[in-house]
Amino acid sequence: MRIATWNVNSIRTRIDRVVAFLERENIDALALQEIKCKTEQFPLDALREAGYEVAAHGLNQWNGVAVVSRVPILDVQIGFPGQPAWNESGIVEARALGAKVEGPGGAPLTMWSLYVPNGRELDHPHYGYKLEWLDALATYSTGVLAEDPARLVTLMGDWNVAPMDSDVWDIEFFAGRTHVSEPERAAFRKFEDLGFEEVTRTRVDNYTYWDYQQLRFPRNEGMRIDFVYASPAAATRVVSAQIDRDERKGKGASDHVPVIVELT
DNA sequence: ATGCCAACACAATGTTGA
Repeated sequence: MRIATWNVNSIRTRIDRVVAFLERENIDALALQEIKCKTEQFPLDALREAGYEVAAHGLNQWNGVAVVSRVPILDVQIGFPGQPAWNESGIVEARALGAKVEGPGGAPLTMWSLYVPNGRELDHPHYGYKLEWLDALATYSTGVLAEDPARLVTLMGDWNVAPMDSDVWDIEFFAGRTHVSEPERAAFRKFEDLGFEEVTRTRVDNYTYWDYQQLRFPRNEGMRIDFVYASPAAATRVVSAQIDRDERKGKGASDHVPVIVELT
C-alpha cells in the first residue's frame, strides 16, 4: 500500500496536479494540508472520477486538512482531543484530521493529516501556540498507543519544524527564526520518545519545501519540514519512502512536495 | 534545469505563509 502526505497550498488551485500525482505515483491514500477552503468547497468531482473518496475539514480560507483515499475510509476524526485553540480567536483551527482507512493487509490504519502551526516569530504568541499544539498532540498520541500498542497509526504532514541543521539550506540564515529553535526540535523529537519512528529520514535525503521567492527552488535552497511518524507496528511495515521533488517544478506548483511511504 | 511569490477574500489592499 502506498500512502503520501502533501501540503498542497490550495486544493482548488491544484486539483489537476493532485489527481495526476495520485495516478502517476499509484497512491492509495493521501493526507493533504492547507486545502485553503471550507469543507463544502472541496473539489470532489475529479477525485471521485479517479476512484477516490474524501474526508475533508476546512473552516475558512486558511489551513484546512483532508485525507483522499481509494481504499475505504472507515472512520473520521475532526481534530484531536485536547487540540488547543488559537488564542487570539478562541477557534480550534482546521489543522488535524484523522482518517481510519483499510490499511496494509486489510488491517485498519489511522492516518492523521497534520498542519502544525507556523509559529511566525520566536516572540510571537503563535510560537507558544505551536509548542502547545505539538505538546497536546504528543499527549493525545501517548494515549492512543497506551490503549493498543499494536495499532497502525501515522502522524503525517507539515510539521513546520526542521529537526536538524542539515534540514535547511543555510542554518545561519535561520538564526533567531522559527522552525529550527531547540524548543521546536525538542517538541518534534518527543514523538520518538513515545515510540513513534520518523520513517522517511533514513530512506530518503531531500528537502520538502522551497519558498516561492528568491529563486529558492532553482538554487535548491529548501527546507525539510514534512515528515511521517509511524507507530511501532506501522513502522515495521514500511518498505520504502520517497520525496517527489519533481512536483516543485513548472507552473502552478505548491511550495511543498509530496512525501510517499510504501507499507506492506 | 527547476526561474525571480502565491493564495485567499474582497474589491484596493491586507493577511498568511516559512
